[in-house]
Amino acid sequence: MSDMRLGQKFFAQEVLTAAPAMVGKLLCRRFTDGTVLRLHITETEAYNGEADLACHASKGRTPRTEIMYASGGKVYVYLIYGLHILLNIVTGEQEHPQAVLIRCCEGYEGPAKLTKVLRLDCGFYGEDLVCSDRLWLEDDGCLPKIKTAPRVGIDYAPPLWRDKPWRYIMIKE
DNA sequence: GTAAGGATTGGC
DNA sequence: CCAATCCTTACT
Repeated sequence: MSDMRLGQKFFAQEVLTAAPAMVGKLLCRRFTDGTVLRLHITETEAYNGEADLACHASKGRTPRTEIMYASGGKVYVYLIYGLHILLNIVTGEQEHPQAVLIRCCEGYEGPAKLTKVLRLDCGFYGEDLVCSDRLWLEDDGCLPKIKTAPRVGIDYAPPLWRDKPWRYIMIKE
């Protein structure tokens, strides 16, 4: 059913709405051999604009953060610690830099483990989830209970931003 | 040009 | 606890 696929309207939501809404959705990846992997997203984090000092966009518009200024639905991937690729999904309207970090999926705890399994690399920077044939989101009707927590790995940010409850975790039943 | 540091992970 | 490993950003 193609109408399970999430479209522009979903990604155009503000990040504080989109990040919890992505928990429970299916992250879908079609590999070059044609096989498709579908994983329920179990944990996300919101990075919210230039004012958010934990968000990469707080450094302003740079070659790396440029994609966050695009309209929602684009992929923001980057190399961290020279070792790991992390997957983010841009949300909101154009010129409103924000993104959702996909931290965990069912069976894959950890943002770098996830991108390894999905075989995502820097070539996915800017990928459009609305029309891509190798990466997209689907809604299978799953409506999980969610709890919030502070974001991980941002000790460099001042408390005002470090302590924001912008991490969204699926509650296991 | 140079330097510092990171939205992590796995091993000791 | 700490190393791995390299790109991005800031500053000279």
